[in-house]
Amino acid sequence: MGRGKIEIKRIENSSNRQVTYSKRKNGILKKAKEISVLCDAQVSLIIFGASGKMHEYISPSTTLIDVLDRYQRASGKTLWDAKHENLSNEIDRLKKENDSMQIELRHLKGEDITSLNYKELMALEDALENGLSGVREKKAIFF
Amino acid sequence: MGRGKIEIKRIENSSNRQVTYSKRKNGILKKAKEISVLCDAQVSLIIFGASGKMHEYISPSTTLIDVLDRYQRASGKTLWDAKHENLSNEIDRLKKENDSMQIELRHLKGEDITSLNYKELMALEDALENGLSGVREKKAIFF
DNA sequence: TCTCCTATGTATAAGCG
DNA sequence: TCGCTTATACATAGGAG
Repeated sequence: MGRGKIEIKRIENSSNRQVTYSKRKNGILKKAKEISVLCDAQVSLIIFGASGKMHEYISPSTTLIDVLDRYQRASGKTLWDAKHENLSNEIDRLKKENDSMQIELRHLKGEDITSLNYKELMALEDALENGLSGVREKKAIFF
Repeated sequence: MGRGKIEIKRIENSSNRQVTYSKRKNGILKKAKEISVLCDAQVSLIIFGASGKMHEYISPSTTLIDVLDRYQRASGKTLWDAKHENLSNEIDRLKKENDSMQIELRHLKGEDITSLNYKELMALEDALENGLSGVREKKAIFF
C-alpha cells in the first residue's frame, strides 16, 4: 500500500520503522473499533511499540478483565498464576469445612437427622447430654 | 472498501454481519502480524465474535502474560490483582462464617462457655434440650 | 516527530454459484 | 453457509515542509 510494495519483514531503517509503526498502529486501532461496532465483536488489542509506548483498544461493551476471563474459558489456558489457584483451592477447602460444620450444627439442633442410623443418634445424644451438663454446671454458678 | 461505502455502525442484517466479521477478522489478524513483524511491536489481539468464537494473535516474541504484565505496569491498572482481591475477600468471608460456626459448635458441646452470661446460657440450654428431644424422638423409632 | 500529499497496493462490500 | 470475483473504498509508503 503506498508508493511501493514492501516485504513483510523487519524494517531495518529505524526512523522508517517508527514512522510505519505510528501509521499502522493508527490503522489497526481503527480496524479494531470498526469490527467491534460493525459486528458486535468483543475486541481487546494491546500494542507495545519498540519504543515501549503502549496503545490499546477495548470494545466499549466490555472490559479487559471480562475478555481475559472469556479467553481463559475458551482457551483452557490459565493466566492468573499458581497464586490464584492456591486461593481457589483455599476457597474450596473452606467451603467444604463450612458445609460439614453446617451439617453438624443442624444435627445438634435436631434437624436433618432422619438419615442417621441408631449408632449415630446415640453419639449425638451423648454429645448433647455432655453439652447440657456443661451448660447447667456453668448456670449453677450464677446462684 | 468494496463495491459500496458503508457507515460504521452495527450491521443489522445478521448474515451480512457474520460475513463481514469473518472477513475483517482475517484482515485485522493479518495487520496485527504485519505490524509486529515490520516494526518489532508486541501485539496482543483477542477477538470474540457475536457467535462466541474466539480468535487471537500474540506476537511470537512474547506471551499474553508478558503483555498483560507490561500492560499493568504501563497503565497502572490492575488486572489479576482485582481478581486476586475478589478471591481474598471470598476467603475472608468464608473464614468469618467458619469461625462463628466453630464457636457455636463449641458452645453446643459445652466448651468455651465461661464467657457466656446467664441469658446466653439459658438460650443454649434450650437449644440443647430441643436437639436432645428431637434425637430421642428419632431414636424411639428404632424400637 | 508530525502533517499533509498522493500514487499505489490492499482490504473488502456486494454479487454470483 | 461457504468460496470466488471484482469494482471500489481505504490504508499507507515515500516524500516534502
